[in-house]
Amino acid sequence: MAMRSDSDAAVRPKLGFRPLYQQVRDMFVQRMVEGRWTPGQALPSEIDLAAEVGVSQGTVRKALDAMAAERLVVRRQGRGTFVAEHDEARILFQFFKLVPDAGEPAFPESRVDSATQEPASMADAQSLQLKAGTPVLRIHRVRSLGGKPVVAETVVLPAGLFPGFVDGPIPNNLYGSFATRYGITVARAQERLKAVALDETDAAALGVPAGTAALLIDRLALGLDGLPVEWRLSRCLTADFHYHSDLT
Amino acid sequence: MAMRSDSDAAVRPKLGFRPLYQQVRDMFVQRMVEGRWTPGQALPSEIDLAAEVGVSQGTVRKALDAMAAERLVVRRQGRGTFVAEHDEARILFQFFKLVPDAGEPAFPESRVDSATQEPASMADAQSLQLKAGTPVLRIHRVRSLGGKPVVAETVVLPAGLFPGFVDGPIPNNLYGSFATRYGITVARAQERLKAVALDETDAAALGVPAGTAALLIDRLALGLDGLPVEWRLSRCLTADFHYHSDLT
DNA sequence: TAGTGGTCTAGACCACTTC
DNA sequence: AAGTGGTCTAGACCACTAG
Repeated sequence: MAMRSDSDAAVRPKLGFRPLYQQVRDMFVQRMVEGRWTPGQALPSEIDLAAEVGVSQGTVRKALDAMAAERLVVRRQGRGTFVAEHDEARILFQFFKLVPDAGEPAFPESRVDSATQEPASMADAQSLQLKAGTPVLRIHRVRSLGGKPVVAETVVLPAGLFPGFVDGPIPNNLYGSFATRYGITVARAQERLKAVALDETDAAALGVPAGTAALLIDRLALGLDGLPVEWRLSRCLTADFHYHSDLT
Repeated sequence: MAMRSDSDAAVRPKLGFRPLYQQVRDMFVQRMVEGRWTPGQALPSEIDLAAEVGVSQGTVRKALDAMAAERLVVRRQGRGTFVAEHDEARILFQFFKLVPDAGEPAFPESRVDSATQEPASMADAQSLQLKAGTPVLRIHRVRSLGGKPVVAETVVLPAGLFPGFVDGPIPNNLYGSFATRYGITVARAQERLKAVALDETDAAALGVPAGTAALLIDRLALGLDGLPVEWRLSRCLTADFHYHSDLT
């Protein structure tokens, strides 16, 4: 593959220098984007990958370590390296920060109230980086923990990415479904939190008086390519739960 | 130092195996705890450290990289490795997650309303892992951004760690003061967020009606040794600000 | 026992900063 | 030009998993 050739200026240009191991990382991510490597799959061994790419094992190792830090792959000593899956355990750990004040975190159940396709509002378009009017899917649901309704949630998706998603039953684990049905991986997300007073609709859905203080979570989920995949507004009751954040 | 000697079972025991580079990391952290390495100070070069510890440069590199990931040191190519400081820029980035909806993050001003020493309440003791009745310092202050009061804050400190702290003027940058005056480094923190309705006291301090929804941030700050250093309750108005969280 | 990732070493060279 | 951290390589050995 000649990636090691120092005379090949296109591969290792002196200006805009990009380390080899990052180029290798990008190549591997691209394989995931294209679906050549799919969630759960075991990657070839470091030695095999190194030989294939034309790079030392140490460089492949740095690339895979970087991907492990991004949670794109999981490395298990003695077993191999695997493309990360969006199973409930991972989502609970990485994406679901609302945990009980006492007791173990748990994956919430969902009751879908509506799931429709409509033109993107201005807010939809701005969040998802679409043009206003582009079709989006809008899902309203109430999520419960321990049998009690805790979260009133609005999910907005670019319809073009998820054809037919709204026609059948809506699964509880959305990100897992995105991956298995559409090959779209949610790689990371940004959340913006505010405290708000619940309006009558949300309060009724959660079974509390209107005006109750709730935690509003505004989440934008991004794919492997860094583009928006989902916009989500969650209004959470925090009497018995809290949002957990580690500052490290 | 003979750390490389494979025959020295005390250094590299087979059961409870701990990698060399982590042992080196622990040794370096210990130097920071003891004040031999202080914030802002330049560390010896990797080669010098490797020679001193009796380990390869690559192992020292892994130890320092791990410490850089923990934000305990800052590495600058061509210049050296430095013990991290608690300057406002770092605090803004690592510990202050409340940012304006529009515009740049800024370091808040503070007005201290009271600063006293008293016996730890049950809640104090539980949070800070003290015995009830142990003396603690309690600081009430209001923090403002852009001239507007936004946060009503209660800070609780173990009095034993910070003798005399409450006698003079209370600085705005607490963590910087902890480091320079007492050699105590806040290494990381855990935050628990809830939405609450403001009581009359906090509402008055922030100039809003009682019952206004506010974001309650319950922070426990930990030192280099992992022990609690500070407990802080912040009630934040989120009309023009939000709490930012990256899920990666 | 074979194969995987994890650690450790040694050495060469590169990019960046400072003098 | 000298010194620092950053990259890349090559090879040895260790810890863990599975057949």
